Amino acid sequence: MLNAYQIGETLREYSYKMTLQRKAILDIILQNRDKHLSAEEIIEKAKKKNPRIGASTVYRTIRLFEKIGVIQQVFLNDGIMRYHMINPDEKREHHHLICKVCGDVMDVKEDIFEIFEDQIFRKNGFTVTDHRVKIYGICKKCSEEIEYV
Amino acid sequence: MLNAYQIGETLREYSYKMTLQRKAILDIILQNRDKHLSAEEIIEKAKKKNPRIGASTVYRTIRLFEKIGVIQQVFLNDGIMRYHMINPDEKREHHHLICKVCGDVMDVKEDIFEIFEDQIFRKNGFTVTDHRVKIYGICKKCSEEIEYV
DNA sequence: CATGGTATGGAAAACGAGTTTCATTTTCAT
DNA sequence: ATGAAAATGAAACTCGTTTTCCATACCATG
Ligand SMILES: [Mn+2]
Ligand SMILES: [Mn+2]
Ligand SMILES: [Zn+2]
Ligand SMILES: [Zn+2]
Repeated sequence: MLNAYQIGETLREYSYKMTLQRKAILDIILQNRDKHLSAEEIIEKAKKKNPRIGASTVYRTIRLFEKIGVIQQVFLNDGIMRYHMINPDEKREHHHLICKVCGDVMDVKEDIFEIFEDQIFRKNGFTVTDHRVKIYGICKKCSEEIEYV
Repeated sequence: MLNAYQIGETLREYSYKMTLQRKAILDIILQNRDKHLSAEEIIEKAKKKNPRIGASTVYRTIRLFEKIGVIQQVFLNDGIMRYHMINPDEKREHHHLICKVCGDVMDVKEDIFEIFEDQIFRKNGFTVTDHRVKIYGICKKCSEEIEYV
């Protein structure tokens, strides 16, 4: 997974400047590697670090980090675009477990669905290059709390 | 799969009226069972049948048909909400093959991913209730055309 | 140091899909 | 036919996101 230094290098390669605002947003993204933040959530956290940061700068920086491959959009179908860091080590998209109780979103690192790709090809003549899975249900924590009640 | 008569009955059950506008929109949906139309595409086709139909009526009717279980949202991650008819015979959501060349969207009727649900539970303690799969690649027709060239 | 050109950032305006409002029209049970 | 309730279309409004505009910061030169 990329660290702050490597991302700074990437910016420099593209001859973008590492401004205070970009640094603040980058820190927020790094400190929330396991989360799937929305632009609004990033703006809120950024304003805490530096109240003089503008929403447009945050949106622009999100676009910029997308372009240089630091973050990626995740569609969780709640009408809001969310983002997670890209791990250059992952060859394939990872998938998501979405808790219907607390709304928490977890990553599924192992690709347990890969073996089905040639089954899809045999049945449909469709050559699979990629797939995304969203799995809905109840997370461990929430099912323990339900048991408890 | 529901037919026009059954949907008319359902409307009556809920004491909604079958107006000319609703009939026009229903016909469009029935004539495009295998497609995944957006609101805008429905508006365009509806205006061809009756130029005096308003966009807000189409949006309202889409909401209505969702509520009475005629259609359902499909998220194809193109930022636009799309809809497909609900087949009351399917117990589970079906999945989608999305061609990266022509953009065509096909249904995968068989649920080949079901057997993985308890594997997810064992690994993550996450109780799966539902899952959606989007499979990207190249459809049969497009790969034949590519071969040909 | 100036000088000028380019990149950046913030405020505000614009955008676009979708929703709501409201005055008017249509429907349908009586 | 009548009137209450439901439905309609145009326009206004949301709300997340993008673009525009302009002042300021940065940076390589003379
Ligand atoms: Mn993720
Ligand atoms: Mn479908
Ligand atoms: Zn939970
Ligand atoms: Zn194709």
